[in-house]
Amino acid sequence: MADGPTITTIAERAGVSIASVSRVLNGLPTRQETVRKVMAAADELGYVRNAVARSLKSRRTHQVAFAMADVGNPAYLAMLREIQPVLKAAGYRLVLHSTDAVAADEIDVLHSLGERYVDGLIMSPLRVTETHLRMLATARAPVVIIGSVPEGTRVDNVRADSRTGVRLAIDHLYALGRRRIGMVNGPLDTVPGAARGAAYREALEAVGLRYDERLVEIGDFYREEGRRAVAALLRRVPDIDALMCANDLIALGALDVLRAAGKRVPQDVAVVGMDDTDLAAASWPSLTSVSLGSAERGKAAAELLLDRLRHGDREPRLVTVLPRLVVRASTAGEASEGGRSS
Amino acid sequence: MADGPTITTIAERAGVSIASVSRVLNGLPTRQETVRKVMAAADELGYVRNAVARSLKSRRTHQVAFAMADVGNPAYLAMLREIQPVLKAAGYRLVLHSTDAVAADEIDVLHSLGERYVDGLIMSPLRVTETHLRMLATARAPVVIIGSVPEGTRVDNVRADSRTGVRLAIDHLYALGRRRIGMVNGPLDTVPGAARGAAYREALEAVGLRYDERLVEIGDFYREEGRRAVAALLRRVPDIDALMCANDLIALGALDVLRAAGKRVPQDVAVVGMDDTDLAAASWPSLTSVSLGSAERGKAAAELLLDRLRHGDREPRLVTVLPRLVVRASTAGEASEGGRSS
DNA sequence: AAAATCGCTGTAAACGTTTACGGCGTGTGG
DNA sequence: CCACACGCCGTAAACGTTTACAGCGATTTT
Repeated sequence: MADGPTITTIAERAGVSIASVSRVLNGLPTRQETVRKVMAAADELGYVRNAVARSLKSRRTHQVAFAMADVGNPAYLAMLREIQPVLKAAGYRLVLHSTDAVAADEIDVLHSLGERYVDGLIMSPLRVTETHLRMLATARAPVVIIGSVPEGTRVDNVRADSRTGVRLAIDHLYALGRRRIGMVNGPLDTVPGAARGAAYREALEAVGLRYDERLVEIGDFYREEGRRAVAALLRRVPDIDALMCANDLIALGALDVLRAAGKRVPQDVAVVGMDDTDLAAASWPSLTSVSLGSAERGKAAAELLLDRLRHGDREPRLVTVLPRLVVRASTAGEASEGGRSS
Repeated sequence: MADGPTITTIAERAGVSIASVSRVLNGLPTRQETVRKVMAAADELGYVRNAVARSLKSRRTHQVAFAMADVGNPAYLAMLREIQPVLKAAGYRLVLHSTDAVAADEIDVLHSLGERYVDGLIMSPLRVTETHLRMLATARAPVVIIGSVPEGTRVDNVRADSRTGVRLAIDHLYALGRRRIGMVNGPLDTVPGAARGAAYREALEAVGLRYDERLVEIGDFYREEGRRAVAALLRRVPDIDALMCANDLIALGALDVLRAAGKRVPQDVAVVGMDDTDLAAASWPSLTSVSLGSAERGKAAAELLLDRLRHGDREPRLVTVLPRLVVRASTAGEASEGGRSS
């Protein structure tokens, strides 16, 4: 862990100036003989460029940050999985932030862009406040937002279309003959919560069902909260016949509670999740889920950011990813007894 | 995105020297009046410290890297989930590398430590080659290895005890009356592959079963490979009655194939996975799995590294995390018909 | 043969901090 | 009234690079 060699060390050993060393290391035109001497010295010394000094001078860190709302949420992990290789291929390192869905942490991350430890940021905020927008406008590095921002915000933006997604799910449930379709949502003051709630109401009306607030329960985007919410819903409306869950974790919680209550899925209650995470394919019964294209959104965001890093001045772009309904056993499956899983 | 203010800008505006600005910003003893002026100027200008320049001078980046073998593998994600908050709490940023399980990439990461863009590294290598060990010995920053390294390697090390883990699983299967217990393993030249393979053989002998190589199939640690391997195994030994899978993804693949082949789980074939990922609890049927304590290992590794960053010179430490068998439906569950999941 | 061109190299400044050192003004003790 | 200590502050060097610029010898042009 001793101090490593610097270009000065190399310069001395090779008997040239540090400028020549730098030129050789950067492949700038240099006499063969000099190249040889420098390379030899660098090899012998096991030289490695100091990234910090380099960044200071070049004003580029070759690092990009990804601020995810929750390291535990598979939807964000799906984004991460796509973002990582795209950045790696372009020679960027990935700095990972978890904001734990608290707005103050998101603001912190935006603020810290001023420290210039990254060249850009991909952020997926749960809420977009006034402060977010103000900081975005003055951010010291390019930002790509995954999620919806107000019309006219000058920022690269990747969106899911959860309205259409919910619509697909409700149409599907309606087509299966379900008429008492409940919704288990996350907090309404989050971007996805608000969007999915409104879309649910719209979609019901589109198929001619009345919106009934007794069929709606608000919790949070976690399995445990899903359990709580569904239990409450079941107490209130025992003959509910379908559940639209605002994400897969909530849906897994729903499956737990339904199973415990002796309800068969999908015969008694059909369940639809959202995000189509790995869990959906693996669950018991496997979960019909609305894919909002997490992977595609991650990839698109990474590509938008890279493009912006190359051509700094183009107009902000909006990419919208289309949803897809992935039908599995929890709505269209065959017999599955209610039972215990563990 | 204009150029931000520097301490020079502040110094001019406050009418003091850059040294005073620096002192104020670092909370070193300074006259009240000066503090006031500097703070005021900094506020008005919206000054944020430049992390790169700071790092260059202080030789600390406040960044730590985590090199995971595979961003898609839930076992590593579980580590990530624990590592992230520990580092964040200590004021470190997390740089994430995915080495995609290729040794050359792991070496690259170790090499890049010389660039000094991080203060330390947590790495979970699949294979530990001679080159790994050589680079570890001369690494320019502290490294914590998650996984086994040869006796005597001078490095902080966190291990799972997969031998005992496999032993727990085999004992469980034996106690359930299974006698033709197969194993689906990953590549034998990986650390976990080798360890689990050897442990399987040992555990069989410990309960008095003969080791039969026809019951062993080597694939890779992915679901698709698990399918392939189990299909092969089933062709070779149609009356196999239990499967020890080297990780949960392989086990999920096993469930797919068994279901398609009309075998009931666990009545005809009991299945045990390894790593106890989220998928195990969600799968259909839910999966008995050996927890190797991914979360605990991640946490321990992060703490070891932080400790090493504070007291650079202590002896290398070894932390071993104990395995736990989590019994679920795939070995001890009730009736579940073979069926389709998608 | 002098001037202009060219290829290569070294000197030095710059990136934005932190920090050792010395200087200056004030107050205290002799 | 001088010596000294002390609290603050400014100057300058340093961290390890990149790069503008000028210098120099060799070659080409006039």
